[in-house]
Parts: sequence; structure tokens; C-alpha cells
Amino acid sequence: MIIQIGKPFPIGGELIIMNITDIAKEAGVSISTVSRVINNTKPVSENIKKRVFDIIEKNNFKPNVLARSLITKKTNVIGVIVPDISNSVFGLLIKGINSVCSDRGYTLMVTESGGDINNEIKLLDVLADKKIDGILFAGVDVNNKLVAEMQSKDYPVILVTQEASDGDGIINTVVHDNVKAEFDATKFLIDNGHKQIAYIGGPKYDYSSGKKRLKGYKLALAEAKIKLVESYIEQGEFSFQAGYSGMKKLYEENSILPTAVVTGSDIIAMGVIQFLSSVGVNVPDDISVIGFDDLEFSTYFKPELSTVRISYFDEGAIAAKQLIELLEGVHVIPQTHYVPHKIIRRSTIKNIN
Amino acid sequence: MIIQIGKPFPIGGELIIMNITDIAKEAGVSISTVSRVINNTKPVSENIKKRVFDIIEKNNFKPNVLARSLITKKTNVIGVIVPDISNSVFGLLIKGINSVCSDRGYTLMVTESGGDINNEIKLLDVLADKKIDGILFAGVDVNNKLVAEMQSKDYPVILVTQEASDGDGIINTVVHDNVKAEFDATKFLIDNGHKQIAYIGGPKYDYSSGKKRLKGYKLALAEAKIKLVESYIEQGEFSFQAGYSGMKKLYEENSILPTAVVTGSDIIAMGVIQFLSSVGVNVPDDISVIGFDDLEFSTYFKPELSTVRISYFDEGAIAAKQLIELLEGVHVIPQTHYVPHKIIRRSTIKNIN
DNA sequence: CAATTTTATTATATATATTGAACATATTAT
DNA sequence: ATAATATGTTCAATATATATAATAAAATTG
Repeated sequence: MIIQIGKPFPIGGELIIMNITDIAKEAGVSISTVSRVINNTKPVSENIKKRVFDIIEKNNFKPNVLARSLITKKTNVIGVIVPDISNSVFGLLIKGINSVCSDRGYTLMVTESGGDINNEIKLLDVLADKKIDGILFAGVDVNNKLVAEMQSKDYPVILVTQEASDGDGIINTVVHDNVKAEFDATKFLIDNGHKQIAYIGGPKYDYSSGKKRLKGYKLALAEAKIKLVESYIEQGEFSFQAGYSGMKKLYEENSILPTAVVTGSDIIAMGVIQFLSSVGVNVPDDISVIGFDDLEFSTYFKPELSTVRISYFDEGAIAAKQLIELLEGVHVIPQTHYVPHKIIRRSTIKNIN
Repeated sequence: MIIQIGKPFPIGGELIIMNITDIAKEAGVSISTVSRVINNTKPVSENIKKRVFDIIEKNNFKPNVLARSLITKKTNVIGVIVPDISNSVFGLLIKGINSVCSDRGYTLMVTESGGDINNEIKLLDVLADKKIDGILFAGVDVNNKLVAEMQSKDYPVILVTQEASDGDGIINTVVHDNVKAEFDATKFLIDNGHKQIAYIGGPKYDYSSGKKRLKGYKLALAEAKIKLVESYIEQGEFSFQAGYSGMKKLYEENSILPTAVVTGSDIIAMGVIQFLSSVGVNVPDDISVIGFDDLEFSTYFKPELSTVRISYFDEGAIAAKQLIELLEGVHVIPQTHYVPHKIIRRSTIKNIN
């Protein structure tokens, strides 16, 4: 660790920052007139308009947003709460959010909750204190308590990626249909001739996507009249490690192995495949595996992972658009917007029909 | 895409938000006294202090940060500029930044530049308008023009992950030593007996990490008295595709293949390995490959990627700590802080000694 | 006990912009 | 020419807190 020493900070001359009073004085008009010119709120003669604009330009004057927001009650800042900033699912989500926000003149205040509800509640207040205009909330287990907290605030909250327990029609939500998506994934395996299908998924919080995905899996089995085998189901974290150990447990506890595994996420699927490979079970020849999310890396993984593509970027973008509309007075009725998913077939599924 | 319709937003009673005047009135003291109590700036009798605090508590009063910042000239918001929010390198960086900022009462305003200098300059202003206290800047090609822009502002900027052209001693910087890191990576291959070593790296901007890493590669060859073969060098994007096509070009244009490839990033390395595998070249038996970054996925990749571990989380955390110290009046002399890297050996390097 | 110092409290200025009402001027209609 | 309308501008209030100077009260000292 090398440290290099140099000139002290800061460098550069004094910046003269003018305020609206200075501009008004220099233009020989009242403060109000300058305000009118800037905000185009009432007619101002072309003469004066030009003179004021010129002076604004010359001095590079920008109205102080703090003072402005103090009156207008609007900061043009949107708060974002995600469980994990470095998780690429949420990275993509934030990127999507940002793509529309930055275009529409909004800036993002991004916070990380760790998926902990107390932290989430705290952040709801932290952001409120910062006077954000609204919040885009990506939770893990959005229970009634959390929803109640959100509704007690004086700003709108839109849920992204994760719907609320009883949120339908109460709180705006933009998600993918976890149940349907995992249903489709499972059905895809069934359509490919599989009947012994295991499930290795995420955590079992009451209102989590882990639980919903499991439900989709079960529904698909039921629809195909395949009997559910409890020892074929493992639940844990959304992690490589959890996939690995979940598969290990399943492998060790079942004398008859499944021919296919539905997973709760791509990362889990990778862990599953890693374990199978470690015990000489070939994917897809011996066991087929399907992931969930469609991460960029799932294409680079060997064998290339079949999965359910979830458009997190789009979810973020749509949710942001909805929030901004809400903020700008468009009347939006609380609704749950489902962004479509898509089954992606790569190399981890074998047709055994 | 299903849309469900329900009750209109927002729900819940009217929130009564009190201001300092209301508190003062209710406590029967002056506004100033309330301010004293809140900020503990001048002595207030225990009596009054308690009375005021009780009323604040009861009404859940929080001073309006906009009004406060208007006077104190401090918002406790730190601006972050990164090229790509969803890139896990920057995800990790932001996570590191956030880890110290949230502890110290700062909130992050995160923006994405796309690595475009004009955008970066624009964002420097956008964030200034939002009255951030300072900026953590992760650039791609931090040239003199950009540095000049930063220094013309009235807030401090600290560079993370990417140093400036002539930034030493001018602007605070927290980075890894790209030259040294790639030098070490190359030397590691040399120490493992390799003499024909190719380089497939990132873009060749004047002040980019791509260029620095290339330099490290060249220095290591020079030190080992290995002659540089120009056709063994390919430069492009930091992407899987670029790694793939770079390796393809190199493969097609050289009759004698190298025995090892140094790459500019893990993703590039994965592309390289993918191509090699597509033409039946085995890694590491035929060709050894080393990556750069040490992404989480590099362990899941097959064969497990050897690489140079860069601690992006730490860089973010250290840079944030430095910025906050600067903001809180600790005298910090501009310096370049190098966060140590580490060679990680996994399965893509063969010792041919 | 008066004088001085310390402590507590209030009044006022400051930070910076928006906004509605009031006033002034210019233009058009009768 | 007078009234009515449209346009332009200013004043004063508002938003909400901090900071400093001024005042009042209490405590200490000679």
C-alpha cells in the first residue's frame, strides 16, 4: 500500500454563487419577475425575459433546489430500497429505474436494507427525512406490518420485484409472476418427459418469492397429476452454497434420484450443478436442471443454464415510470403489474420423451 | 400481463407534520430554544430541555432537512458517479461506499454515466445542483479536462477505482495499482514456466485501466527478458464477447499459439476460455489463462478461474471514509491510496516448469 | 449589597426561492 | 373617451430552520 503526497485540497479560485436576489438586482427587476422567467409561471415581456436569461446564463445561475423544494414540497428525488446493492438482480433493477428517472429529471437516492424488515422500516423514515418524492421498494418479505408502515407515510411507495402479502389493489406493484413463472419452468420439464422433479429453492418467508416459486412448482405437478414427494424439496438461501448443499442433502436422502430439478434461482442452479458434477452425475444426461432469473453469467456457465428469464431492468423502468406519473398527478389506481417472463432453453435440459 | 385494479392511492389519514414553530409554541419557549435543544449548541436548562424533548417525541417531530441545509450548507448526501450500475464491480464498489456512509449518517445519490465524459461532466453539475456535500467518482478515462471540471466545483471529489491522468497529489484517489496487479499476474505465469504469453485486455483510452494493465503485462515481460510479440496483444471492451473475439483473432493470426493468456478482466477471460474450448484447446492443459477482478462467478465458472483479486468493496469503503473525513474538517492532503490486490490460483493455470 | 460574570432565553437576521394579491401599464372594445 | 381586458411587475407572505446579537435572569465575587 503506497501513499503519495501532494498539494492540499481544494485547489481553484473562489466560486461566486449568485442567488435570485443578485440576478434580480443585476437585471433591474424584482425577484418575482426572475422567478417568473425561470419557471415560466406567468407572462413576462420578451425584453425582460431575454435580459434576465442573459444574466442567468452569464453568471451560470442555478436556483437553489433546497430553497425551491422548501416551498414546492418537491425535491425530484426518488428513494430506492433494495436488499443488496451488489446483487446483479438489483443492479439491473436500479439500472432500469435510473434509465427512466434520469431522463425525466429525477435523481435516485439508493439505500440497502439487507432484507431486514427493521432496517427497511428505518430506511422508509431516513428517506422521508430526506424529503424524497416517493419510494421504489424492493423487499424480501413484504408483510402487512411493512405495508402498513408504507401507507402511514406522506409519500407514495411502489413495490418492485416483490409484491406484498395482501397488497393487491392496495399498493402499486410491478413484479413478475413468480408462481406462474415457476409453474411454467416446471411444466417445461414435464413437457420434456420428466416426472421425478425435485425443487431446490429460496427461503420460506411467508410472503417471499421463494414461497411463491415453490407454489408454482407444486401447481404444475398437480396439474400433471404427479405426486409430490416431500423429500424432493429443499429450501434455503438464494445462494450457490445453498444450491450445492441443498442438492447434496437431496442426493444423500433419496435412494431414487429425480430426473430433473427446478430451482429458485440461477445461482442456486449453479450450486446444484456443481454438486452433481462433483459426484459424477451429468447434467443434462442424468439430471436436467432449470434456473430462474437469467443472469448474464448463466450463458457463460458450463453447461449453459436453461432458465426463466425475468426482466428486472424492465420492472425497474416500468415501476419508475408509474411512480413518476403518480407524482406528476396522473391518477393511478393501485394495481399489480406483471412483467412477462420467458423460458430460455439452453444446455441443461434433456428431453426424455 | 395481468393488471389488477383496486382502491385508489393514497390510503390512511392525514399526517400532521409539525415544524419547529409548532413545537416552540406547544412548549411555551422560543424557536431558538427548541433549536438549541435539538442541536445541543448552547446550554438550555434541564427543565426546558426535557419539556421540549418530550413534545418532540410525542409529535414525532423531525427538523426539515431542507431548511436546515439551506443554512448549514450541508446536506449529508454524497453523490456517486459510476459508469454502469449493474456491473457487479461497481455494485460492489457502491456497496462498500454505502457500508460506511450509512453508518455515518450519509445517504447516497447514485448516478450512472455510461463512461461517457460529457455525461460525467453533466452529472457533476446535476449533483452539484442537488447540493451534495461531495462526490465519489468512478470514471473510465479520467483525463485532464475532467479533473479540471472537478476542481472547478465547490465540493470535494474523490476518485475511486480509476485514477486521473496526472492526478497524483492533485486529487484524492483510492484505487488498486493496475500496473502492479497485471505485472504480478503476468509474473505469476512466468514463474509457472510460461514464456509465450498473450494479452487480451480492455479498451485503450489514454488513462484507462485497460492501458495500465497492458503496461503491467509489458513490464513483467521486459523484466523477464521475454520479447514482446505484437500479434499476441488484443484490446477491446471489457466484455465476454470481446474476450471471445479477441482470442479468436489471436488464434487465427498466429501460427504458434501462446502457452498462456493474461486478460484485462474475468469476463474477458471467460470469453477467451469459451473460444478456446470451442476450438478444442484445453485450459489449462494447452493454454493457461488468468483473469482480473475476481468476480463471485469466477469460482462457479468451469474451469475455476485463476485471477487477480481486487477489493472493490474495500476501495469504496476507504474512499467514502476519506471523503467523510474531508467533509468533517479533518485535513487530508491529496494522495493516491492503493488498495492491495492478490493473485488467486484456481484451475486455469498449469505449471509447465 | 452592588458589581460582575455566567447562564438562559428571546428577538431578529439569514439562508433562498415561490406565489398570490395588489398595483400599474398597455391594449382593445364600446 | 371611457371602460374592460390583458399583460407585466412588485410587495409581502410563506416555507423552515440556524445563528448571532441582545436582553434578562441567576449566580458569583469583592
